[in-house]
Amino acid sequence: MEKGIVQVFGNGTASSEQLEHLLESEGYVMQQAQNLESLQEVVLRDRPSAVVIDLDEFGDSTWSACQELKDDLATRKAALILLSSNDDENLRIKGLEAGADDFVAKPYSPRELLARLKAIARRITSGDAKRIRVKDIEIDLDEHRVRKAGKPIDLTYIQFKLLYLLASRRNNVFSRKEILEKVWGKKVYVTNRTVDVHIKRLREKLGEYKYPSQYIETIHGTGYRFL
Amino acid sequence: MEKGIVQVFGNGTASSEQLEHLLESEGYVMQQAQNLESLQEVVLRDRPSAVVIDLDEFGDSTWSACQELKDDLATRKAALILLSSNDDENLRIKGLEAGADDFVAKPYSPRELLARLKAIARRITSGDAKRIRVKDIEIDLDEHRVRKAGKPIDLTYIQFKLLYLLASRRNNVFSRKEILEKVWGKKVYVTNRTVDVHIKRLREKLGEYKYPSQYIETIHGTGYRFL
DNA sequence: TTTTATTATGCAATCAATATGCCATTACCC
DNA sequence: GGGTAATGGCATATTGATTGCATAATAAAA
Repeated sequence: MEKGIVQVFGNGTASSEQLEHLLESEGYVMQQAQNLESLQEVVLRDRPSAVVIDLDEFGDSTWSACQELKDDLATRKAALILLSSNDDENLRIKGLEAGADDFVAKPYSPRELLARLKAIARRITSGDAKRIRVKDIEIDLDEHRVRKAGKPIDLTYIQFKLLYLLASRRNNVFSRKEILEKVWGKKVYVTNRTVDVHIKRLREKLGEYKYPSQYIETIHGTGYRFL
Repeated sequence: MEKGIVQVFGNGTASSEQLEHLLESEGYVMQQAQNLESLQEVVLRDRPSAVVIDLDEFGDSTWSACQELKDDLATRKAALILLSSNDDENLRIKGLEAGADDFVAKPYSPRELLARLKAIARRITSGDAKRIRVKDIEIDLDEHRVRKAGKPIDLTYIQFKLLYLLASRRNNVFSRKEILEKVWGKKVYVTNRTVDVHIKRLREKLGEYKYPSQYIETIHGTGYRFL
């Protein structure tokens, strides 16, 4: 998660409005939802990078919701934060053990919640090497340079970020949404098609011509992966 | 971090003794340290998987310590938790922004601290791929890839979700209705027959040919189950 | 055994996702 | 400001996946 959608399950309050403003100023988009029943549906559609659930409102059904979030391929990586005005230790532990990344007591400070969200995000995205070598491709983050078989390849800014992202986790499949968030960041104003276009250009520069792809593989219905 | 050393910077208290016992019962080893000055040294030697720093004792020198921890390759992945009896919002935010993964108020519950430690650990370790393994089938969620006896099997999006669902709860019988809900989402209108078709193709790709099924069993009148 | 219900499967139509040429727009650099 | 490179994304072609009918096979019930 870099930037993205934050899905909040709970009613609007003064705090949540403040939170929304804060999130927006940081490039997130916040959405509210009134019931957990539609969780699967909403979450499947929007693929939020973080989900906040208010235990006060949803009570025990929250637990099964946590389970669903963790089980679903689309959301298993989303940051999950629980809110509750019940400050009971056992409840907090239960929440954390149910898979939540954090548990915040109400009334909460929107600024703190945001800070916690970012702390989780740091962890999710951590792991960045300065230099990556894959097959005959060499990527140097500091020099901002890419070589293929020793010969420099001229990549544009976006192409470089894209390649670096894909190559940083070889074999990992990145959805277009993930790519958009990590390469473009912030509120994304560009469409999925744009990702395709940049992949195409990147492939060209890497010298892809034959099928199957030597470097960047398309996973139909899912995304791309660097081989 | 799976299990490992937890380095605690702060004095022994009743809580910290309890914490030590808890950690030990979970397979961690706890070490206490009295001063931050030797932090780098201590931490370089022991490579703890988690570091807990008590702000009450170390005050402002904590910030530079956080920085050091984050800068050092050996420790930048360690979970970092700050403790403080000062429950000020700004302090908490400062801590989180300084790179801490969590901020816990004193007096703290050792059990909760452990739960928080584990929650962070989940995020850190989720770097190495999540896998389900059943018989000679291996499902890798991040790579979105399935292997049978080590050899990759190409599954389409739906096939992958279907397999993941069935395999995630082995021996559980899934009705077609359940399958439709989990794979297609709650309000998609495809028929039961469609499920059959996808099961068929999945079986093909898994190399099912003989009877009885080796992987996916049909429960007549009920649904399917992964053996 | 016969009947009925359920499941398996080949196949064609439909639908969806991706690749790519092309051009408008924007950013960058002398 | 003019020229050049980079970006965004539409439109279209292409490729790939999904759906469900029709029919066969199988299991359960009578």
